[in-house]
Amino acid sequence: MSPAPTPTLPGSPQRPPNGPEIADWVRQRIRTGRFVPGQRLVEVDIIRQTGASRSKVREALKRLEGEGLVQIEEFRGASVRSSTLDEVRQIYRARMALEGMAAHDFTLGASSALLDRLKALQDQLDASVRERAPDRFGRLNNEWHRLIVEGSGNRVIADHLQRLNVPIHRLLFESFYDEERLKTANADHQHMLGLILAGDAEGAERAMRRHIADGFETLARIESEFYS
Amino acid sequence: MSPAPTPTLPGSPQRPPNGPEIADWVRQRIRTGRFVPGQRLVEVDIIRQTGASRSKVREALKRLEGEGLVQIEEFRGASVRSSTLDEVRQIYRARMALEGMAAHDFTLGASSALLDRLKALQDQLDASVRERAPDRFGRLNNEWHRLIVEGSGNRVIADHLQRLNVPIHRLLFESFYDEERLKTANADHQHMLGLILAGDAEGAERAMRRHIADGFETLARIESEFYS
DNA sequence: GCTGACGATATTGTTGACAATTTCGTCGAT
DNA sequence: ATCGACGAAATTGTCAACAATATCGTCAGC
Repeated sequence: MSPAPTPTLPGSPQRPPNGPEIADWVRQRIRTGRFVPGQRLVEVDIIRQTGASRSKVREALKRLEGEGLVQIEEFRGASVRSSTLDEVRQIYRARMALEGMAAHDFTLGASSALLDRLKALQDQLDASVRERAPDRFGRLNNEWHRLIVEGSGNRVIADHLQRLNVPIHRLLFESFYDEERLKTANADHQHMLGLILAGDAEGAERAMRRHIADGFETLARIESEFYS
Repeated sequence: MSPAPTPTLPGSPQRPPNGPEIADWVRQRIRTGRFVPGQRLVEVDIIRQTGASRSKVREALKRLEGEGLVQIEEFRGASVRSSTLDEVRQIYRARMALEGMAAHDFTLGASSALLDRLKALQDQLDASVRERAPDRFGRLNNEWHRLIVEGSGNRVIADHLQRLNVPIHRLLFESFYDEERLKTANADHQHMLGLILAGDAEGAERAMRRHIADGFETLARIESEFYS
């Protein structure tokens, strides 16, 4: 995982006056893969790119360290924390636990409005499968999972899951370029939707766990091929 | 929950030259209840008490904000984040998910050395119950849970649980002053130990979940009495 | 060619001063 | 006595300069 400890790149100033929040700016770049794991986050570069002052950048990096996204070493500065394959396994295990619980609670407590949104999302997912659009499927898939989690009424679980997902954000999309995996995943979703509508909370939880475990299996297969 | 938004207290300088880590210093004071929820964390006070410089303190507070322990408002500074009873409920729900998973994985993967330590800990817990020592039971109980979590081989889950537990750290001890609860909790532990030794991972997971759910029930009862 | 010492550069750590904002006490009008 | 305006004090936000450390290229010696 994260094979390339890439060097820092210089950049041109682009955000002119105001900076809504440096931490958000960095976080998003990590999520979208513009900052890759292992990459050093040199303060001056971020200053050049955001126009923020030094102390702002430093505090933002400290904050991100608190979130577990960034690693700071004395006199060596900040870098994007990289995960080993084993850590990704652990993350998926934690996701199984938390998203399973979220699916359980969603089933018991979701309003009909939420259920409608979920059904609508499922229709869109089905369409993206028919049209063989893995990229769109990936986005909708994210929305689907987030809807379950946010709709479970447990903000604490939602927050921890969001943190958990950042290091694997990019990976979540890559699996779906395998058509077989895409179909299987969508079938899982349809099955879960049925269980949720039927009010089978424990069934939905088990299904969610299996679904996530399968996701990791696929991922691990892809990664191991990548390294062989 | 967290009824008293206490004022800030002045203090005398006590840590003379070196500060191992301001964030740790604050975190521990929050855990042990010396800083209570809602309390403002005035930079100058922390400076006086730790001897650290301003930027150090500010960065530490930013870091703790990232950890979710502290809340920072523009021009109003940092304060210990306080939890509503509903948020505590959500925390317990997350604990059920994660510690349940940890118990599962512990059962499957624990070395015999770890099992021995767990059995020894159980003996001490039994003794503290016989001797009606709720305070000691609380400490040993913490160790017991931590042993399961750390022994599960999942650092990610362990980290998230540690964060999860900070806001409820003090509450974890209060339940055991009820003798009935203490006995019930210890019986749970004995039962779980049996399941673990028998290799029944899913049984251990279910038992852990129930155990934690019961813990919240007791807590909620205590808190609601406190407010009636 | 390789190794290790040395120095220039780059990067991070630390400190202090100043600006912006809130907080709190004071005082006068009603 | 209550309310609101006003101003001083307290607190936080921001910035720039300087110190400490690491990084990297250079070069002498073998």
